[in-house]
Amino acid sequence: MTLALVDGNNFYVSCERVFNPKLEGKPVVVLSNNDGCAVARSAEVKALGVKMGEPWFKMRDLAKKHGILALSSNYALYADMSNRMMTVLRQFSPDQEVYSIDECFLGLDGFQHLDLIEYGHAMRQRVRQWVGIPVCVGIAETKTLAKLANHCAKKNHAGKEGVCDLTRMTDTERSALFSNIGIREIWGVGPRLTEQLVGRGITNVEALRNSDAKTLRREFSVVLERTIAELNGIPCMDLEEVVPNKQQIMSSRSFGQYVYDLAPLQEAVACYIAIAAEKLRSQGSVAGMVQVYVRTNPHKADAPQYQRGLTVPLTEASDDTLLLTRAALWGLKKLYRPGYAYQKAGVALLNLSAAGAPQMDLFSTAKDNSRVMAVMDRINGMWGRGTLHSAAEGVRHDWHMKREKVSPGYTTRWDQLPLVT
DNA sequence: CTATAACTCTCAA
DNA sequence: CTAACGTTGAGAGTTATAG
Repeated sequence: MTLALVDGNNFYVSCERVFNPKLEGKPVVVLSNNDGCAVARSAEVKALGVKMGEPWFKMRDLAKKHGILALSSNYALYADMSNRMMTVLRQFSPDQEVYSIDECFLGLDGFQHLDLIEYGHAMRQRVRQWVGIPVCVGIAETKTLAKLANHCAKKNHAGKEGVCDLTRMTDTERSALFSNIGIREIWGVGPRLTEQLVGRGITNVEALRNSDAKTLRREFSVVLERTIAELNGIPCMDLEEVVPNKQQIMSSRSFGQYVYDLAPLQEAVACYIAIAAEKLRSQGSVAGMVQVYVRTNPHKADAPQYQRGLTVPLTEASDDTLLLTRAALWGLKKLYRPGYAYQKAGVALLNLSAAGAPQMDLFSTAKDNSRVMAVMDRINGMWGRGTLHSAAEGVRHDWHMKREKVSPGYTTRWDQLPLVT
């Protein structure tokens, strides 16, 4: 197997730069929902030592000193740019797995007659020119190695300029390269595993590649065994071109300010259900259980803490927003305790199955709202989500997340298109 | 006791 | 002046529970 992993460089920042060239060459961060933490950092910001996931308030001083520009995340924009990027990349191979918003695997079996390094450069060049996004390309025999190759391409290891093809290296060259890469860079090795492996003296990729997979499987897990195999060029993961339906659908959000009363919590939960149920219907599923949870701010150690979730089983699986909302609100009422500063609420739709199967409950009293839902989805699809909503969702939404530095919907909203005058 | 369900932990982007 | 810290999803492994 030969495959490429193509990954956008600090993707969200790059998307913003396409439409606002003034951001070019400047330190830029894109913040998570609620303007909380850094989720994308330009090279200039990384150079200043800002870590991934660092809270914005903690870097305020640094930001002021170095003129760091912060933007709220604009997912509508990033999703649209992602689609364009994926479309261009699909021209380079019919076998594409869209792995996340900013990266995809491309199957390259049957392309080996080409100079794959040149091919990788062609990908970079075309995505840059047609979409405006800079990407790096890693090429290797397994997904894990392709990820690693991509890392090398990004870091400019061994003089790579945005493209790294491990298949063209001798084993000696690989060993030298891998000896200089920490295990934390390996796909599937997170902070916990890193700590434990380092404790055993396994610190770099070369060391892990040469360690005994069977022993480590016994001590850790089958996941690590597979990772080791993949590092040695033995594929354990296939290219997955068809995206399977979700097994669970979640929707949760932190509030822009603390919430104390039941009423606003109910509104928020109703909104989250509406979002989740819309996704549920779009993949043609029904949910058998609804989970709802609330929590206070765990970072605020001196405040009274409360965190609880409840799973509400439905007598009959459903995709009806109104029914799912009732179930969630029933659960919320059970959970709610007055006297706490709630920071976040969320819902999950669980036990998903395919819709359209005949309803088996003879004694069902549930009203069939499927046509109402279809109309709602059509209207909201045309005019934007939230155009038509249930009364339970409310209208004021004082609790709504902060999004103070958001850029215009350049590619998705006519009314936000900046006009050249 | 076994088979499942439910829950916890880890990882990823 | 203070307080201000994401979201969504999967899979493996473990524990609780039902029969």
